[in-house]
Amino acid sequence: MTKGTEEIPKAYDPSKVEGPLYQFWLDGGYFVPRIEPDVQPFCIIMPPPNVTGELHLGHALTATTEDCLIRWHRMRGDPTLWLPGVDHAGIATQNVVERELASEGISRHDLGREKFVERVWQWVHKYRGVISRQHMRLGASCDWGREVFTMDEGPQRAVRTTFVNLYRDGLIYRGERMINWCPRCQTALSDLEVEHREQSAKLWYVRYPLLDDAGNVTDEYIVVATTRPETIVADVAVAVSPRAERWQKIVGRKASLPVIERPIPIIADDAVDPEFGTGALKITPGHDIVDFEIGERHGLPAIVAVGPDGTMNEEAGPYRGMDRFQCREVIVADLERLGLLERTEDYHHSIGRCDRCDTIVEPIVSEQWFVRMEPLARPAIKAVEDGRIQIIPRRFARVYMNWMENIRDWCVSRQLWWGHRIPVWYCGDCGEVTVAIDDPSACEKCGSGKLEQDPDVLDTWFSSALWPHSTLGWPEETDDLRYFYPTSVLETGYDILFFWVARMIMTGLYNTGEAPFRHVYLHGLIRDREGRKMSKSLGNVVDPIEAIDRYGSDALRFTLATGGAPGNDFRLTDERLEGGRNFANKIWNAARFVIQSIGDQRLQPPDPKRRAEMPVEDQWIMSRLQRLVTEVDRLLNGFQIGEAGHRLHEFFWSEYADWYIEATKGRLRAGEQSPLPVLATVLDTCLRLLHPLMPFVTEAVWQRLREHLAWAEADALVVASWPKAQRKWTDREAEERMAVVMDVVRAIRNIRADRQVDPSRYVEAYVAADGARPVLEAARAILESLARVRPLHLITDAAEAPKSGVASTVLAQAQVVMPLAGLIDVDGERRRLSKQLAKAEEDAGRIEKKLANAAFREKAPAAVVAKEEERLAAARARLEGLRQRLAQLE
RNA sequence: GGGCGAUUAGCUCAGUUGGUUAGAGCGUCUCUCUUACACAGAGAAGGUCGGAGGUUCGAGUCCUCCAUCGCCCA
Repeated sequence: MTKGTEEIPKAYDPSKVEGPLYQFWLDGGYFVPRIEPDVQPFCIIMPPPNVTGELHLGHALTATTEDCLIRWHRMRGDPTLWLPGVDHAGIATQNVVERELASEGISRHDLGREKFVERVWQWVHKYRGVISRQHMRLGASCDWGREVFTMDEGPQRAVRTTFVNLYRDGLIYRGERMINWCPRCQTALSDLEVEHREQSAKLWYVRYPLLDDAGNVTDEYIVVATTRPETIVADVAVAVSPRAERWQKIVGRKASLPVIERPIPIIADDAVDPEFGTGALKITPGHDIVDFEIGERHGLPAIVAVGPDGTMNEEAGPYRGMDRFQCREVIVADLERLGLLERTEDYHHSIGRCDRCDTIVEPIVSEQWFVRMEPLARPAIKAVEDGRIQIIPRRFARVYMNWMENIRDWCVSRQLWWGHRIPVWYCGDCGEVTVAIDDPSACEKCGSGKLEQDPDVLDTWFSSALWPHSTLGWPEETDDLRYFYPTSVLETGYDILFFWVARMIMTGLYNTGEAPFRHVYLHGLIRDREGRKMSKSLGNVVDPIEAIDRYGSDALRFTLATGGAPGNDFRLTDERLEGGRNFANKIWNAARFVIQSIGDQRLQPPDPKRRAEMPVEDQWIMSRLQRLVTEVDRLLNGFQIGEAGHRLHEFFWSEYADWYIEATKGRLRAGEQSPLPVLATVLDTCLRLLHPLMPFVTEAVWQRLREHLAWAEADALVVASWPKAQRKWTDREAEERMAVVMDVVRAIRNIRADRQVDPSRYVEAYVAADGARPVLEAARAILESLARVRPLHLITDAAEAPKSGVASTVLAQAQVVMPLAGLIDVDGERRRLSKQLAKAEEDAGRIEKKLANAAFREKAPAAVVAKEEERLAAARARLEGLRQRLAQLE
């Protein structure tokens, strides 16, 4: 054993390799792009994870996919920038810090706004590095020097600039609208932040007594069905469908609001579904979007009876101060006591909950800031329609269009303290509203200094929407912005297509006039073994860092990248991670063998001009390698990263390791040096191709390999050049010849296993072939070593082989006959040959039928027909041989 | 209510312009510690591609309908 081998451990240990290698890359400055004005750069802006969070598997998939694209382009020689970032995550971060305060027994109100925000900043500084460190464990090759936080000065300015521009263009307005209110977070939410869930509930049928002309209660009543009796206190009317005959005569009269005893009108409106409940609807414009619209049509007031914390306010009269759900129970009891509850039904309906804290959202009318979306959506639709932006997988383009075409105004104000403060000031003297990028010192109109800034902050996604250009310096005309914008690819999970991707396209176009990226690549969600979404409450979350500790970063990356198809969800299990780890170990060990075999030589690449002199296995693997390079390129160009990974796995393991390396062992043992350039070239090329997916193990191995390669052009694999397919090595005939050799080896191995021949024992074999005989003759050495046969008799006619006490297999191009002394088993032999015969007959029959079809010959492409004819010939040759053998057995 | 996806080997999933005998990983069975690797090697078993029609010389792949499950939007 050479000295070299002793230095290479027998098993790949990622924990020893990954940390130092990442530092090596950082020290080399390999992740920092050089700006070459005449060269088209490749750029990805990373989706910014939440500053107080930890990386989950979704982030790990994002990082893996993006790093793969980034490393690939870097190796191709493109100026490549992967820009990392962190999000301030308004509600989530505020919640975390408030929870910490609560454990100290104080609330944010005890601290006051300024002190509280300071406290959040402390928290941010403490945890901001966690995410970056975790990304480094994943091998993420981003340019850390350009990292941006959404609350940095640059993005702050971008947010204000955008707000002011939108305001001046009339695309941002303040108004009283129906919004979603979370009583726990005590802020308004956008429609997207509300999660609707089916839930079983009750439908209460309540009698509203009718009043006579003098305003006195009569015996008559109208019955209204409601799921929310607590909102009765805020009712302003009863509406019936104009199509419901039975109610027409009471339209225009008044009813007495139960419990509250306020007179309310009975109106007719088309929005009322005559089929629902009794066909009559209580109208509560303050707490229901449909009712709000009906109320507007009829000039009715909107009463809000639920306060910001979910308790009933003074509008609720006797119920004031009660929690909204407690109020529901009490009011139902009261209605029952008053004889106004007609009946109760079980009912299923969908209820909105805050996607941050799961609290049931209260729809209330409130004054908030809104972005007018329709004018922004139009160019965004066009950008996808005309292909300036391509969404992958394509089906999501329709989802995008559907949402864009039915877009609604975006409520952007949040009643939080942590976030981008709305750049609007109100004058204490004249009431003028000043909207400005820089803090104003005096009122624009009256010059008063009594200015009060709007207390609200913006939705976190408002700053995220500017991310591709704000991170590059916008609104400043920076070098980065000029060079890297528009970016190349935006990669993220399909679950934030509307939240983030769609809005980035809209604001990108609005602010810069250009679509922010050319491709949108959406990946699926990672689920647990049972297919459930991973969540903290289920306790089924796999921590990527823990997975790296157990299996290695490359194992996790390979598993994530090859686990499923683009845009599809997939299930992660330990078994799959083991598969990734095993592959890394396979690469390590194959390399270990090659490096050991090279010794201290420095190799020149194999010369394609001397291809004809090379053994068939060398020609074969070099040809297969070119095919692999072409395929991987094609797949990566089509964002088929997982499929590229599968091909690489398949080639490396099943062709290079299982066949080629095994085939070279005989020559190497005999002291021949000729396989070394090929072994090294294939290994080198595979390491390059695999590097984007598995950066650590490939770099670790390459660092040991490069000193032996005369052609190694770089200090590190991370910046080594991406392989190009070399046509000169493509050799279809060599591939076919090797296929025959492999078939013969498999046939012999099959017989050996079938007859339980000791695997280490050499046995005698006859291989009869006519046309393929020279091929087999040339491959005699590898036939002997791979199949463990000796002596090997290569003959032309199977009749020359022994006839009794043999086991045999008939291939299209060769027959294998093995004398197995002491293992005579005529019945067994008849069985195996009959089985082969049945199969060959089936094959031949099917192809004959196909070729007998005139329509097939006429309409199928000539190449397809020729191929079928070839196959038929092969099947017939096999049939012929099998019949002869069977006849001899009789 | 509208839209999308899934349904392929025991399990998890690939299968992108329709064209060999439908593949992989894991698992199962048999054998082997043969000096790169037992995180391995060799061999084997295992599928009427959810169902029914249709288009086509040819369908896992395209069209229609149906079933089951899941997701998104309203």
